[in-house]
Amino acid sequence: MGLDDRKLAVLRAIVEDYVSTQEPVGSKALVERHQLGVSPATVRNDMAVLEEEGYIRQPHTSAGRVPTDRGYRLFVDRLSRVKPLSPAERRAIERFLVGAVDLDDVVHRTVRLLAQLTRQVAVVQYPSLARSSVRHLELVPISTTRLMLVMIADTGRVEQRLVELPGPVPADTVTDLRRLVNEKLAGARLSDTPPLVQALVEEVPSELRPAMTTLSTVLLETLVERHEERIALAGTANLTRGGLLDFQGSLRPILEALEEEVVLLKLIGETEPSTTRVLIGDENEFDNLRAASVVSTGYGPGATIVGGLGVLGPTRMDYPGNIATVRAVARYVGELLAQN
Amino acid sequence: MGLDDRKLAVLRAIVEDYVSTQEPVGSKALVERHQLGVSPATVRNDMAVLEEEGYIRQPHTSAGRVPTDRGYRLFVDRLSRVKPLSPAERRAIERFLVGAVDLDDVVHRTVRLLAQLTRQVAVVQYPSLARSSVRHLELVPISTTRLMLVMIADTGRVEQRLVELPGPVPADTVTDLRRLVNEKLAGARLSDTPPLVQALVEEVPSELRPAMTTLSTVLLETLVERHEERIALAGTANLTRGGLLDFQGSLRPILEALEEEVVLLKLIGETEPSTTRVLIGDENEFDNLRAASVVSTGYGPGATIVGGLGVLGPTRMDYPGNIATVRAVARYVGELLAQN
DNA sequence: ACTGGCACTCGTTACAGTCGAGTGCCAGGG
DNA sequence: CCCTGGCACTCGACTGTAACGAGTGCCAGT
Repeated sequence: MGLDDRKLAVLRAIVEDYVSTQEPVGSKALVERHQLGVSPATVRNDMAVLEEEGYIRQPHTSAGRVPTDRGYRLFVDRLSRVKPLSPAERRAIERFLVGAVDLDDVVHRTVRLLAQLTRQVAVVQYPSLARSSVRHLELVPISTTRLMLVMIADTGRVEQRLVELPGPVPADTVTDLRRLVNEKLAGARLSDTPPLVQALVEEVPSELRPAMTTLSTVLLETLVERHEERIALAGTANLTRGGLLDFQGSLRPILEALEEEVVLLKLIGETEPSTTRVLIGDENEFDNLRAASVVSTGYGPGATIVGGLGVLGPTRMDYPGNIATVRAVARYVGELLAQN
Repeated sequence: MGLDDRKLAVLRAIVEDYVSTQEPVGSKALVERHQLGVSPATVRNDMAVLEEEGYIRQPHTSAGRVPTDRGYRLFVDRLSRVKPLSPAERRAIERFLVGAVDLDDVVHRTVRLLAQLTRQVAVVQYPSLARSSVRHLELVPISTTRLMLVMIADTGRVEQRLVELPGPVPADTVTDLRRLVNEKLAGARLSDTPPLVQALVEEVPSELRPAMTTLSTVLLETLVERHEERIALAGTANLTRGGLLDFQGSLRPILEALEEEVVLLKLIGETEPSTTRVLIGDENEFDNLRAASVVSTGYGPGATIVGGLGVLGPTRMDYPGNIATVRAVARYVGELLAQN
């Protein structure tokens, strides 16, 4: 693939122009708007090569060129520098996030902030329970045969579940149960709890056995199995920017995908290394999202990652800008979490 | 206004045809599809009257007629009977709602169910804190100067807040605080708590005074002031049904409105009498939603109302069907809540 | 009071023609 | 060998015209 510097410069120029104008860009307009130092004819030759290599394409004969997914990929990997944030943006981030009173608040503010700054759809995953530790388990008697189990994680997440006991349980038994589960489970990572819960049932004095057995089922469900992941979403109205040109005229598949938590989690949650991830067009695994790109990264207090956040938009998006914003917001949120 | 029975029948036929075909309906098609017993010419005369009275209109000179908001209003008020649900729908409702393990689960299942059954956007308000009572307040020590306040309401809602204490507080002080706040507040309606919290600060022994003062601030915030209302949303992808004909081609204003909790609350929350409410077109107060209709009702265990739920869609919607579904779902959810 | 008939309106569709942006190719020059 | 100016070509966008037809309003007749 003989892509010399000028051809790369042409590709970069095409991407930048197309992203900002949303219209196929021709050779003449290109030399006018960028200092390429060559004539349109030369640019045309370069374009022909770029097209042959699959980086750009023509919507129809006699129109300008448009980047392909592959072209965006090359642009993101080799042709763009991360834009520094403007002071105004930094200020917006700080202003938005101070004053958050609890985790729910942090997540909601973050997702709105992201949507506003990037003008895309924003997605924020709540701190994953799988990556959290148990801070405290509380048992609140609701009636003699019902308990409310409240689990508080070190990340600030709070989950609750109703426990239907097999028979009436006196108050001091509840106290015993509370003490036992906390002794055993407090401080443990949620992913490590199943054997501990098992041990709990076996070690417990026989008079507590039935209640503890029931409790353990709910504990396992709450700690491990159940909808352990939560997601916040904002900015869906941004999908309608750019008229109906993006997403080839139908928002339907996009909106459908955004309603599936599983999909969103796969998009922003699988961020193993702490680096920013960019999925362009059909690089993601969902047919519904073939026309969309996702920029995501992990966040967490300090170096540990407890969840993911990101934005979703048309493949024709401002990658450098969005990458910068996503990273900056993730860092701020991490700092915020570290304070608690 | 001389609207005799036949004219009303014509209006009903127009609404029904337009809702199902989504195309302006003409006099000839009307007499073919309905047994009106008169000729097209007669129907045309009736139509002219209906148009003069503002119940229908012509998109352009030589097209069929389309109901106006006023026409839908008359249809809903006087020309339609609530459709009984099909057995399949009843089964779907039951199947969907059994197995819900906690309030979050109930709300999520409900909103998805509503979206699926009506094929519209569904909105469910969490049980309003203003209409709930305190079941239990829990204080969990996080560190010597930090507490997690967990409030459990009788409706199943659980709210938590972090409390930053003015100074270190020993464990048994926390126990005292917990006992005091529960003695005073447990069982009280949330709307009645402010004076009780005030009294609490005044009556408390002086050594607990500083901690209790801080705690009371957070209590008031949690119980009364803060984002006390929550909303679940589903089915936004249904907005794209009917191509771009509904909502005159732009989903933007609708999506924007749906992102504002305040807007949604006004739409489905203000359901003072327990009857079903229908807002057609510009009957609602939001410019963004002039092209939309909302069917909503209250729900709650037994006769009390603790929250609202409903659906939002194009003015061209199946009112009788949606009204029936919304009512039925509200009733089932009420029963479910009553069991807890 | 209803109906059949008729002229009229006007949006939709089809078709032809023009325009112009943009291309590919080629021959010539550094 | 690479670049450039020139040129023929393509094809979508736009415009104007014409035919079509669904639907209407009106009127005279029963």
